[in-house]
Amino acid sequence: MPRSPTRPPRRDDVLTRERIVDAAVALLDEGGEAGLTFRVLAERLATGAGAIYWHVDNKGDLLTAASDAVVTRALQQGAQAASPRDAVRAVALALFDAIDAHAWVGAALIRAAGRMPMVRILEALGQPLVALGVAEGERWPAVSALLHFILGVAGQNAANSHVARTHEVDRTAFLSAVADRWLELDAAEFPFTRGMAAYLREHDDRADFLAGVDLILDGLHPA
Amino acid sequence: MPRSPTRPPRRDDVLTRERIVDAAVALLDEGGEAGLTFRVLAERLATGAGAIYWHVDNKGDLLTAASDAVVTRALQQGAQAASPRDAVRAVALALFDAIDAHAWVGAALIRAAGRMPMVRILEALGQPLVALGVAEGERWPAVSALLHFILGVAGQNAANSHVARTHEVDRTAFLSAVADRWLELDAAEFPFTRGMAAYLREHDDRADFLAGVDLILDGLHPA
DNA sequence: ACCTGAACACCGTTCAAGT
DNA sequence: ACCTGAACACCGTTCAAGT
Repeated sequence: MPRSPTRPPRRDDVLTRERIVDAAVALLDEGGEAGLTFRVLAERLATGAGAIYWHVDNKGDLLTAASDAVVTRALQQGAQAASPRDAVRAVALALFDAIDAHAWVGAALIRAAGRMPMVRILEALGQPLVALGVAEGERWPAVSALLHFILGVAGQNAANSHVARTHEVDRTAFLSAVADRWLELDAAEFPFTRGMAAYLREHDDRADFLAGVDLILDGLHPA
Repeated sequence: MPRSPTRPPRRDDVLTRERIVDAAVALLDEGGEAGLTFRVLAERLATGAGAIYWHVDNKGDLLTAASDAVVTRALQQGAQAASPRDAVRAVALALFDAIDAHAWVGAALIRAAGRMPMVRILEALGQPLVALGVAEGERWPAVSALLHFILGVAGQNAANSHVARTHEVDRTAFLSAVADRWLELDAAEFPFTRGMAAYLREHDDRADFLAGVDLILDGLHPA
């Protein structure tokens, strides 16, 4: 073996796209989108900032790749379901939990329009809808409604948890503060919002989320 | 009059929160969220960057204020409607158009959680829902579904228009390119998405948007 | 082929100093 | 009370130079 015995190229030492993406996910989990920085990412991976650009196009590309990693993992569980309706529910709930655990994913997905992570979600929701018998012309509005509802509500919920966590209060206390602000609104101009304040304080996010999914599914008229 | 005749404090010269917000909206329209910078904002307003901080807390505050200005204007039109259902449709369409004209608003609203612009939308959607007879316990899931659908779809549509505009192709050409990418996907793994590709090329965003709103409204069970 | 790290052209925010 | 503008502590991205 002519190769030098010192510093053999150990597999763990190589900088790969996968290692970069994993480190990016960790950074995003810790500090949100502001926490992902090429400098600290390079430090974590023990390289120079520029090295990362060999494996990744730019920050947007990295963010999309990180989202795709999270979404792929989330969609793997709950793959088998009894009915198409249960399949939609399982996908919705898996995404809800994934976005709750990785608060930055919601916003990142929206910016990743027709890209891979979104296509995966589209597919996971679309297949059961077809099985459910949704007519051809209604499929797009139906997946749209489901997709945006899921990302929107889950994103909002995750944002609430995240803000609460960073302000060192629990979720309930945070929602209570929002409810208090709502109750200070003008009674004539904002009757609905004021009426929702009490509900906001006590509601169960997960249960309401599933109720919303059912509401949309109920709106479909299978052929 | 003891006041010096030169440089009388003309009303138009004063730096007000309103003037700052208007300039911010213009900057955001021109260059998206990256286009809003305290330096160029200060230049536009012929002041120093630090002066803006006297009227505005920080960039997030400014972004929320800019969103609120756009939302308030959008909700003013279409205020009177024949039926509650028409009222919901009018609000939805007004927001769709406003977000299409100001592509940055969608994302900005989502980050403005329980804040003023969101409360305004909540109220504009909630009041007709109550008039529609939606039961107490269903009101929150119902507004949630509507709200997130509207912001999600409108935001997506605006992002598409915006990307198309900056890449100097028209919307149709851009959506066509996305459809082409979808058709390159694996047929066994992504049958639904591939099936939607043709639809994506020819569909009418506004019509589909309204169809989605109707779909959610149909899912409600008035008491 | 892959990595280094200095350099470039920016950011948001603060703050002493002015009027 | 309101504004100025330099200064601080950062950014993402590029690129000559290394191995």
